[in-house]
Amino acid sequence: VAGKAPTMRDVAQLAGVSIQTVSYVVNGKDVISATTRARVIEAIEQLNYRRDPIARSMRTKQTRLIGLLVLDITNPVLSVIASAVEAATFDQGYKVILQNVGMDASREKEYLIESAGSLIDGLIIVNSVDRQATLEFLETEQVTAVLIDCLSSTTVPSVAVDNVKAAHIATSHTIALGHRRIAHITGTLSLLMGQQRQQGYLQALADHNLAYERIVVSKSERWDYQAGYDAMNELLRDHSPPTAVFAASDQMAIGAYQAIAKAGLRVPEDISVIGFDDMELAQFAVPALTTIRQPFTEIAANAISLLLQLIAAEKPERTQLILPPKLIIRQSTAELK
Amino acid sequence: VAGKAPTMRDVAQLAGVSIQTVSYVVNGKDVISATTRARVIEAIEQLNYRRDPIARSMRTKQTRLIGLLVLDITNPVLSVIASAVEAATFDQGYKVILQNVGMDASREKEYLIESAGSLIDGLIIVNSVDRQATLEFLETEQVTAVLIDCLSSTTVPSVAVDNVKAAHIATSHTIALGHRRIAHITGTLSLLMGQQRQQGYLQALADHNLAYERIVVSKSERWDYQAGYDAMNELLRDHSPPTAVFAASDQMAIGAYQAIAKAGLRVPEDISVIGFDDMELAQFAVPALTTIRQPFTEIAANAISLLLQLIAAEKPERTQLILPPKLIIRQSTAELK
DNA sequence: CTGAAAGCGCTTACAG
DNA sequence: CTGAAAGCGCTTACAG
Repeated sequence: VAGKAPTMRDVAQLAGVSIQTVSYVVNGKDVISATTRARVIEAIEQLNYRRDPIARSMRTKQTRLIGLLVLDITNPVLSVIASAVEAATFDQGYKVILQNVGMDASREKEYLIESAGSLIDGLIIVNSVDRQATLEFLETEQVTAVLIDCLSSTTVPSVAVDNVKAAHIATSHTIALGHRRIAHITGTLSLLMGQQRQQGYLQALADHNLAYERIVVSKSERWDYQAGYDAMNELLRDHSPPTAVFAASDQMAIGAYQAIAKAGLRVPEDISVIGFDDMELAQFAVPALTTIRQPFTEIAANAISLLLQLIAAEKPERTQLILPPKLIIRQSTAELK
Repeated sequence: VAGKAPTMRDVAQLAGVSIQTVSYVVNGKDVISATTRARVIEAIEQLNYRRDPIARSMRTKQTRLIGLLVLDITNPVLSVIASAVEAATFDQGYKVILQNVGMDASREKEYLIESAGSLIDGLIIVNSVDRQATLEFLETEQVTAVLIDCLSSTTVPSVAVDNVKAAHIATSHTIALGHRRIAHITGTLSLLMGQQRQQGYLQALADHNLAYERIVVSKSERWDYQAGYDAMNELLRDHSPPTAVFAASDQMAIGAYQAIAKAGLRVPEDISVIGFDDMELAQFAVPALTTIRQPFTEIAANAISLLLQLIAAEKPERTQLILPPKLIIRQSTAELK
């Protein structure tokens, strides 16, 4: 970013050694005598020398750059994942290139194609607009990649929470509170996690022999406030609405709050609501939201660890990781009266 | 990311031309005859050739990489700015390296130092933990950088909303509704925007000759739900609490909602609340939040445009841009009864 | 423990 | 309109 920077040659000259001696010192190879090393370090400091990462990458064919292809960084859940990925990456001496899809399939495609180039060593994908196309591309182009939280595939490595189990736990929680008319609201099922959460919901109902089944699927890719608001309004128009609602995301749950309030009803007195994610807002909502917590930090750390193994051409013993969810009970669910 | 990739040499060989002919074609220099160009393009497609960006950067001394140093990507406001920056960058053929500080001054420092290296062409900074240190570093190291939204300085280029005016508008709105006891809650004043918003608040009170002044400053760098919740609780302990509250962020406003609800009071019947930012949640809160909208897309686009001019060594006519805020009236503010 | 040399894959004057 | 050559700043065998 600055002006003409000093090079290894300059350092070598000042220290009175050869260039590769400087290289060895910079790379911490202890093949250099202490006195020589000291001279080199002194020269480095005097010149304020910084190794050129581009030239280094040119030789090593590694950039230590990771692509982070994320559906929408403004989504509270995805931003938490992005933050955790960045932190894990930083700890390992890598940097992340932010590739924000913003729900735009053509941009996703463009980013994907670039990922096959030499700029990044590997790719983390958090959600995907066009799942099938993404998986195909990754396989044909042999891109080193790990999927997070939505895209499982038998061939591409992935890390995710156990969505089926989590949805089962959430639904069962409301059943345990005496509810029998439990609805599910979710965003588009084009995301695999949508299908999985729905499956967990249905399974819990089946396990308890409940006949009432009611699912409202929004077209939203974002699973956001608006989607939850709209879906809840649809439920409230039912002849006899549910007494509990399991939302596939916290954002949808909070959107549902508003629809319920506008209908003159209260959470949880009239309708219990349970979310999914445990985003920061959950505990500050009124009432505080009962939800399923995803282990985001663990997910990200595992994904990065997996990716770095793949980059190093190691064979990880397991490439499909499923992490456990956790039920967080707050004030938005109550016993059926 | 893939295996051994074809190089320009391979393309040249297949097309039966020299390497630099290929280079000219790839770079769209129209110095090449149509027939030759066609042959080259055919060879490129046949080999699935992609230019190596690292080798290119090595020669051109430009990486087309922008650093995005952001205080906390999980903050809803900062994630919106990050998203807008990424979009503007993408449109210009640049990519962004995500440098998430996560409120950690030592990481901020590390990232800053790396920014002085050759990996990025320029730096966008969104908030800063240690403002003084950041400004000093940028100046002594001559880093090409643009600040967003908090860090104005006479020497370093910056883009921000007019915080003083915005706070003045917000406060005046509650005054126009008849309120006389208007409090201000804010996060740490180490961020310049905190000082500016406070200034706008005080000025509005002075302009209307109101004697009541009440400011609660949280220690929080995050200006988040918790900070708003805590600050509001403090206000509610006052001998005679305010009838209106101007929060320096929407998150703090939503946090205040919870404190008000827990005290058995209602928004806006008992206390009017106005926020700052217009984050997505604002319109889905119950009640929907009156707030100040920041023109995030414009801010980001201007910042990138400014940065690219600086990278191109052009002299922008203005390097300190201040954009206008907009009052968004919803349901959280009401006339004093 | 240290030095001389090749080469990573491009771009860019310079000739022709 | 096209070709031959230098060089960006490193790393990495290979000698010594």
